[in-house]
Amino acid sequence: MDTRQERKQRTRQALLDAALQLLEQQSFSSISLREVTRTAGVVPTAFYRHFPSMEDLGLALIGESFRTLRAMLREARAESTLDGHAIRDSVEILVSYVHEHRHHFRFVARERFGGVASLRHAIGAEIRLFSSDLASDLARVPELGSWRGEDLQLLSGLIVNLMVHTTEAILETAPDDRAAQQETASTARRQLRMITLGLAEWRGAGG
Amino acid sequence: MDTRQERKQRTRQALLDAALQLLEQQSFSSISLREVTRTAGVVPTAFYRHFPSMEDLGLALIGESFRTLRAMLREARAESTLDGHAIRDSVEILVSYVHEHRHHFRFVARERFGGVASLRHAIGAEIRLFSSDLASDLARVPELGSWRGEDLQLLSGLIVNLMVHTTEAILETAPDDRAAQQETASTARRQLRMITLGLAEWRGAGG
DNA sequence: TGTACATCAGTGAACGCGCGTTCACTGATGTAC
DNA sequence: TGTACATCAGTGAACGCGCGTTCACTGATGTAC
Repeated sequence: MDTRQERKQRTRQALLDAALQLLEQQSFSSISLREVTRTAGVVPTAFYRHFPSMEDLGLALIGESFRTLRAMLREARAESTLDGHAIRDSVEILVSYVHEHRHHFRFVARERFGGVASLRHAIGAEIRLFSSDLASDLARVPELGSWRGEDLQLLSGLIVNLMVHTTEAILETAPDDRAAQQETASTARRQLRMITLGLAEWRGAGG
Repeated sequence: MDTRQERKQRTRQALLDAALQLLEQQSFSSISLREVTRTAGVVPTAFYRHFPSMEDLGLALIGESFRTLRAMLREARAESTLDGHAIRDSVEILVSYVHEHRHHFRFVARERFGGVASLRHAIGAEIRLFSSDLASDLARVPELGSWRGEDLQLLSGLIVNLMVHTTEAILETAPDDRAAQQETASTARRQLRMITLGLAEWRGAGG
């Protein structure tokens, strides 16, 4: 037995999923409302029972995507030291999340600097939050205990930056090309190590 | 006195400039051939005298944009040591190029992971070339003289990555907000310093 | 220099198509008694 | 449990619009003699 509400929720989700599927190949600004409803299996006008416009659907997708990203950060948090193992584990968690939630990651990567201002700004705000969350996690790493908040922000910015770049590299690589995927992960690990190597030398801001 | 060829060249450039102007607000896949010709001040069908399709115009824009980027690298090459001054100078060159060639930089940033596969791939190839060029420049820095090519590639990857991110940050900031622009440049300098601090410790690949 | 012809950048009308949005509707689900 | 009415998710026809592309054209520039 389905309530009316449950059915409605299911159609709403079908619209979101249809859009994510279409976004695999195109950017948000070039998919049409009609394409989305066609893919979801409803008539175009049904769209308006769920979202006032495509832009609102896009914002809902951003919400969904960052729920995925926060789940990833929560999982990574379990390993919060910056020794060699934590690097290996963190990169592994990133790689597995990108593979399992390919659509969400691709959408965010593509629209982060894409053609729709409201999505760009919403994603920028979420990434800043994400980076701040990471900075507070870093504050709990013994080696970084004495760092100023400002410097932790710089470091988490670098790490998020590398994370985004690695995500994009994973998405550009054919999913069945195991060797290339390994290579991407290995590059990410070594670059992360390059960044963390100098941290002991860091003595604050400068100019 | 204009030759026919010169006039044609000027119309072609008007089409490229019109597209770049429209790309300030939208992504490539959502601007139309008719918008471009309207902005350039010619009739839609005139487009085909210059490009077989919008996609070809896009590829021409990538060529134009990377000519700008290579000019920037050439200018930065004059200062090729990794001491504090080189960092300050390099960031300054980047900032001034992004301001002077805002349209080119925005186009590349937006389409790097945008919705048009051929543009994405062309930009990816150009960025890899760019990164390799930077790696050979780095090889001439005394402190890095003994590094393996592979490691130089990792480092130049990190630097290009930071450069791209900084470019995007500059473009997201209102051009007349001097304080915010300074802040962006300062963040870039400090992050670059963070990366370069550990280099003396680096002892090759690992996993 | 003058003439006759070729080239070709840009024009303007026309086409069929997919789009977003409106509107009145249908019929299953939910609610009040 | 049964009946009468309200709600509302999804339907289907219709609209005006901008799109990419075709085609035959115009008239200025270029070339051959």
